[in-house]
Amino acid sequence: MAARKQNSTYTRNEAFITECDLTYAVNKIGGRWKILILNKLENEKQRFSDLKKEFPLITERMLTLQLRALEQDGLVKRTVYAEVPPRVEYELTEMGMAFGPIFQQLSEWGGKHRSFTKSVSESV
Amino acid sequence: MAARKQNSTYTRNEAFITECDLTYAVNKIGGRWKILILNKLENEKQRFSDLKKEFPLITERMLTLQLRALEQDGLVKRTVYAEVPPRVEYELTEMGMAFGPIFQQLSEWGGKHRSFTKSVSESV
DNA sequence: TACGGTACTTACAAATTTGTAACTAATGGC
DNA sequence: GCCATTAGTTACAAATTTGTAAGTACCGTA
Repeated sequence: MAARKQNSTYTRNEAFITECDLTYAVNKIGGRWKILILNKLENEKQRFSDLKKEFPLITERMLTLQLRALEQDGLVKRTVYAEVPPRVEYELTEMGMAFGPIFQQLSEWGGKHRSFTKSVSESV
Repeated sequence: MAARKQNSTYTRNEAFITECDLTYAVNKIGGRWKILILNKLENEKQRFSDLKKEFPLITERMLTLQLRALEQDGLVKRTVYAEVPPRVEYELTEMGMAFGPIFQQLSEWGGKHRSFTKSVSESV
């Protein structure tokens, strides 16, 4: 998001890497807080302030950045209500919701890996 | 991998974020070239030089870093043969193989998202 | 004895991502 | 007019990740 140097090896490599659908997909959810946000939105739509409360460690700046990126990529829909003070709601799009079952499996993998790692380190 | 400042907000936030199994899992495959490597290893084990050939843009340094991280996390098994010149083979562990079906679905998501995005931009 | 081939290391620089802190806009209610 | 509230924005600094370039070790062969 934050203005890329179009001709760095870094950026060119990313372009190459995301030619693969798999890497492309993972890239879309690769921001630090994106998955937590998507995961939270899976249950129900949330206001900006709701998300802030849910993740006390995220700064407003980061929350905005991540939400904007998710919106840009069509994973999240942003609705602004013409009220004062402002009210803005975020909810998943269809593409965003499509991550549901995948997240479920990733979560299971994570749990398994965690307990596996723990049992290995204990047996030392 | 590259020596973390234990008390930065950055690192503390990561610790917080990866308390969630889902984020934890995605973090394990989050390095730039990790997914491509895992994906390649899914078919069969590969030598260091095979991977280098497969991904011409990766540098030896990066390839080593990513493989070491994957090994550390128990997703990849490294076997060194006592030969000269050296021969080192990399293959998936069980935890590494467990990503198979997940990668399949992510890849499908990526393809869908790509064609969806294209059709939207065309209709403008 | 110099050379080639494989699998690395190392010191350093560039690029990007994330965090900090302070500031903005709009308006209904006091 | 002034304040509180929500949802931001902005300039800047810190941290981390990635890339560059050059060097290491091993030993069989020429």
